[in-house]
Amino acid sequence: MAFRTHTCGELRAAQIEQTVTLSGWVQRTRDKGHVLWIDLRDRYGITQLVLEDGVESADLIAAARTLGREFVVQVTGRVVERYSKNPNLPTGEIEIRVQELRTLNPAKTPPFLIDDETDGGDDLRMRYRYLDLRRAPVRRALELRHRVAQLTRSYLDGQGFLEVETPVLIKSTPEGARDFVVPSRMNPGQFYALPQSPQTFKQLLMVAGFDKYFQLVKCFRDEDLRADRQPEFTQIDCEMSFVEQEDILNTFEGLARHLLGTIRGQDPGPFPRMTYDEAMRRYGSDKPDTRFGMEFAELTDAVRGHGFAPFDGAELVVGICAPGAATYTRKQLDALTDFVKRPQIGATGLVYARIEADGSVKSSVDKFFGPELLAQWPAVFADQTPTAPQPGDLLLLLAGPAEKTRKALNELRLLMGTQLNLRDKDVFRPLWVLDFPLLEYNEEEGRYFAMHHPFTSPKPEDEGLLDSNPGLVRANAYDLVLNGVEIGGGSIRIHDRLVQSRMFTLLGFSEEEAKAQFGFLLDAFEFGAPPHGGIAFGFDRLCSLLGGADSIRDFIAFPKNNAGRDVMIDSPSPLAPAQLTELHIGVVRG
RNA sequence: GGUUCGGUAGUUCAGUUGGUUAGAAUGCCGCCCUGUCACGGCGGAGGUCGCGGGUUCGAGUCCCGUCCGGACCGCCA
Repeated sequence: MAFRTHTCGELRAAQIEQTVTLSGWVQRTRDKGHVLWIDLRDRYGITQLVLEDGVESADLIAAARTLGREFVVQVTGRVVERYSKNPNLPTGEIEIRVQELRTLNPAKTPPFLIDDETDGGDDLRMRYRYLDLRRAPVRRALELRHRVAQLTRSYLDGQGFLEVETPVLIKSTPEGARDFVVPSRMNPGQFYALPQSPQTFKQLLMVAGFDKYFQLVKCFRDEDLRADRQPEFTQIDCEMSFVEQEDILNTFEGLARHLLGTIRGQDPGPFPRMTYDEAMRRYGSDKPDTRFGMEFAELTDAVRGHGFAPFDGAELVVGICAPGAATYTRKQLDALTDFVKRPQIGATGLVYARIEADGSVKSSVDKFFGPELLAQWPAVFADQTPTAPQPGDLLLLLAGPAEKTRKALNELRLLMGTQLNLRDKDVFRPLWVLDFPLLEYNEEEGRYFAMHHPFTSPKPEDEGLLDSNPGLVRANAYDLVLNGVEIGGGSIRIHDRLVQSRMFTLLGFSEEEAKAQFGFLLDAFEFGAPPHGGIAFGFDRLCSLLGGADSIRDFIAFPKNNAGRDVMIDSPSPLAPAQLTELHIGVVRG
């Protein structure tokens, strides 16, 4: 006899009087004395079983009373209409009058509540992840992930893309994130590395003529974790040949709109675009959250020369206008000041000014700025930002070195956005950020690093600056930002051997080093490499955004914790000496 | 590498200025309950206060170290 004829989520009034068999887990039992109910759960839903004195046999009822939470049971019975229906449950019109009950496997009492609202902490949930995954919110997160993956594949397939798998055991390179490495038993003293991205392979696929490639691919970075960062993560990795930046943006804007439309039923319309410089100036961030305004206004000239030392000595005085926040109490304002003075933020102080009901301005520094001077401040905002300050608004000003102060104000802006509930998880505001700098200078190492990666092409009009002022060279590089989260990034690549060699030289590679590490790519560029470019999306992050979550962990079936550990299987773990010897690795003693 | 918060019953947490027998909720066990669905009522069991050291007449509480976990900075081409 089959384990089940139906799932626990599908029976409705239409099946009344049918005899059915269900299998699943005991969610809970409710024993009312004369009548006993059991909620039977599988991944499709919950169906109520009922056993009643004088209807079902005493033996059957006694057996049902022994069932504990999470027992796996098989039940056969008749579908009946409920006396009292439950409108909150899709199966709430019916219940099953039990005729046969079979325990397939008993269960220990689980260490935490297996319910939508669990009492389990993160560590416990991860230790018993297979129990956590029985909970509907986590299951729905993985169902969403599956759906996004299927939609991505079918959309890109429809656009003529080919999914090609690239190797996982590759070669370590010094640029970028730290590599996870794998010792080679057959090649003593030598190591594979796990890919941070399939970058060079997808470029080689372009050389091979696969002009539209994508892959849902695991990537690995041996860096510290965050709530939205795992050491192994999945990318939607894409590359196209014979394209310009505009082609890539259009193609993948299409994908993003398709996903937003299908999953969330929203079409944000054509995505706005902004250059990197503009994003930094208007938001102090290369991934601005454009769900709310509060754009930066620069007041450096307007506030200088009135005897307030922090302003007079500052390279930049920049502020935001927080709508309706004039009601903030002294305590709340002090908390904001403490926030910006935290070492991670690094501001030295915060100046605030309220716009009063009569339009006058009251500031924390009105000793230095009289009413007439203060009255000019809102005008500066009105001049520089789309929305003019209104009575009831609060101006928040930071002063200091330009770059650092913009970054600090970005943090403050995001905090205010959160506090004023302007970051609605159901609103999706995408933004293309364009024209990233090609290089950034690293003071410690005294050399330039590629901001995106060493294969990114400079903008043709900036190529002349490569020798004279490399820091000013802009790249054909772009990020897709959604609600302040970078969900994708890419570039038009270099496909000319000479340009690529020059790039390696700029990055401090000797000719020998470049050849040793990327000789295969340089060689390939000499055999007819087409112009090409691409993009990669952080798949886990994209899923968590579409699912309205802050953490990506619930969108990964078996994630790692803050320290990069899998607490369920207890990994990483030491190897036996014999295994180390076989791998030609000396035993390290603690 | 750094900052910060936390670790007390199976679980989530409270625990006052250092002071008698460490509490609540939930879960678990037992009894009761004529329609529950977070059922309800009554009762019960359940603790190496992460670990080690120190201060003290006395430490869950204070100090030092250590381990574990969360968030963040650095890092993440």
